[in-house]
Amino acid sequence: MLSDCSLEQLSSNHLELKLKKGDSIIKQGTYSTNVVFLRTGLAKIHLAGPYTEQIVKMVNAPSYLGLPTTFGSKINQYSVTAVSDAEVCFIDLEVFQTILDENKEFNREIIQEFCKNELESFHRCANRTQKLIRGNMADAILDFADKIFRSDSFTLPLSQTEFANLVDTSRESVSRVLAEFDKDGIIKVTGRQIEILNKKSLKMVSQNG
Amino acid sequence: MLSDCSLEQLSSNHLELKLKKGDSIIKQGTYSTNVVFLRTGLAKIHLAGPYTEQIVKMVNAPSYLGLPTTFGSKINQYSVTAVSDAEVCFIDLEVFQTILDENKEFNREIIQEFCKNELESFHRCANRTQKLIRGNMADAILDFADKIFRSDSFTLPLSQTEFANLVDTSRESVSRVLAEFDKDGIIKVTGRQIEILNKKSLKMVSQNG
DNA sequence: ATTATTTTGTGATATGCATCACATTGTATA
DNA sequence: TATACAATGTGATGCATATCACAAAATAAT
Repeated sequence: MLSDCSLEQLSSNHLELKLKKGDSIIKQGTYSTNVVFLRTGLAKIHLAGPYTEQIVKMVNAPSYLGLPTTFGSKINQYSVTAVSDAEVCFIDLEVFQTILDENKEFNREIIQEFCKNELESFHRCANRTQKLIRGNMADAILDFADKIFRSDSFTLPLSQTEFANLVDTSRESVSRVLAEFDKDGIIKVTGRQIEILNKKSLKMVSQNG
Repeated sequence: MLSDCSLEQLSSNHLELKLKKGDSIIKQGTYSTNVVFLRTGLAKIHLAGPYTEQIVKMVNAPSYLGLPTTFGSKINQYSVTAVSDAEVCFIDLEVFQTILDENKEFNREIIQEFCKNELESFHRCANRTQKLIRGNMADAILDFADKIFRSDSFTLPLSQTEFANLVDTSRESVSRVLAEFDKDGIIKVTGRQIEILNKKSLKMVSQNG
C-alpha cells in the first residue's frame, strides 16, 4: 500500500483539503509544484486532445496524482478533477523528492506504481484501438465494477458525454449501447445507476462485440 | 542521460550481446528476470491485442527496456524486438534493483523517464483516438524524423503492415496515404526510404487532416 | 536462375459509427 | 412554481476506413 500522507516527514509539510465533486485538483496548463495524495474519493485524469477533452483514466483513493506532470514537465500536461467528494493532501515537490530519496520502501512502491501504470496504458491502448464500441463500453463498466467500486452495482460518476470521452466514442453511442445492454438483460440502467445482471455476458461482449 | 551499462556496479553482473535486426529482446508470455539496456540500435515495443499485434512504441538507444514488465509482473506483458542491428546488456533484476536503491542520481533519472513515458502515452492516447489516419501517419513520420533518426531522410524500419499496427490502421491505408503524401509533394517515398520534402505541410496534416 | 513467399498497390464494396437534428426528460436557478 | 439549462433518447444520413479481392513487385529460398 502506498503510504498515507500522514507520514511523519510530511506532517508539517503538507496541506490537507476536503474537495467537492467537480473540484479541480490539477489543472492542465498551469505551473505544477505539488504532488497530490488522494486520500479518499475518486478522480478523473483528463487532457485536451486535438478536438475534444479526453479522459485518460479514472483513479480512486488511495493514490498519488500528478507525478508525471510534476516531475516530467514544468507545466501541467493534464488535468485531474474530483468526480466525487474527496480528501487530498498537496505535497511540495521538493519534499516529495526528499522522501523519495530517503525512503527506499516508498521509492520502490512508487516505481512499482509507475510500472503498473505503464503496463495498463499499453493494454488499454491496444484494446481501445482494436475493439468496437460495445467491447470498450463493456470493459469500462467491468473496470468500474471491479477496480473502482468493487461492486456490481454502482452509480456512474460521469455524464454520458464524459463516459464517451473515456471510451473514445460519441455521447449518442454511449446512450444507445447502454440501452442495448439493458435490453439484452446484461445490465440494468436506471439513470446513472448501473447494475450488472449477467457478468458472464458482459465479459463475452468485452472479448467479442 | 541514462547511465551506460558499463557502470562499475554492473561490469561483473551483466551479459552483453550483439543482436541482429528482427531478434527478440523480450518476449511476451515468458518469465522476466532481466532488465535490458539498449546500448545501440532501434527496437519496437509490441504486444498481442485482442485481434492483431499492436506496436505500442518505438525506442531508440540509449534506453532501458522492460522495466514495467519486469517490475510490474512476473510474466512479460509485452515483447520488445530489435528492428535494426543492436547491442544490448541484460541486467539481472536484483542487481538493477540494488543500483536503484543505492544510486540516487540514477534513481531520479529512471523516475524521470517513467514520468516522460506516462505523459507521452497520455498524449498519444488522445491523439491516436481523435485524429484521422492522415494525421496519425503524419505524426508517426514526424516522430521518426525528429525523435528516432534525427534526420528528415530515413529508411522506415517497419513493413507497411507493422507501420499500420503502430498507427492503428490497416496495411492498405498506409499504402494509400503514403502514396497521397508523395503525390502531394509532402514526402518522397522510394520503397521504404522516406524523405520529408515539406515539413510545414506535414505538420499541418498532423494538426488537421 | 527459378520458384516460393512476403510485401506492396489499387479498385470496389461493406460497415461501424460520428454527426446532425430534434424531442424529451431531468436538474439547477430565479 | 415557473423557467432556463444541461443531460439524455432516438431516428436519418454521411463518411472514413476496414475489408475483400486481386495484381504487381520485391525478397527470400531452393
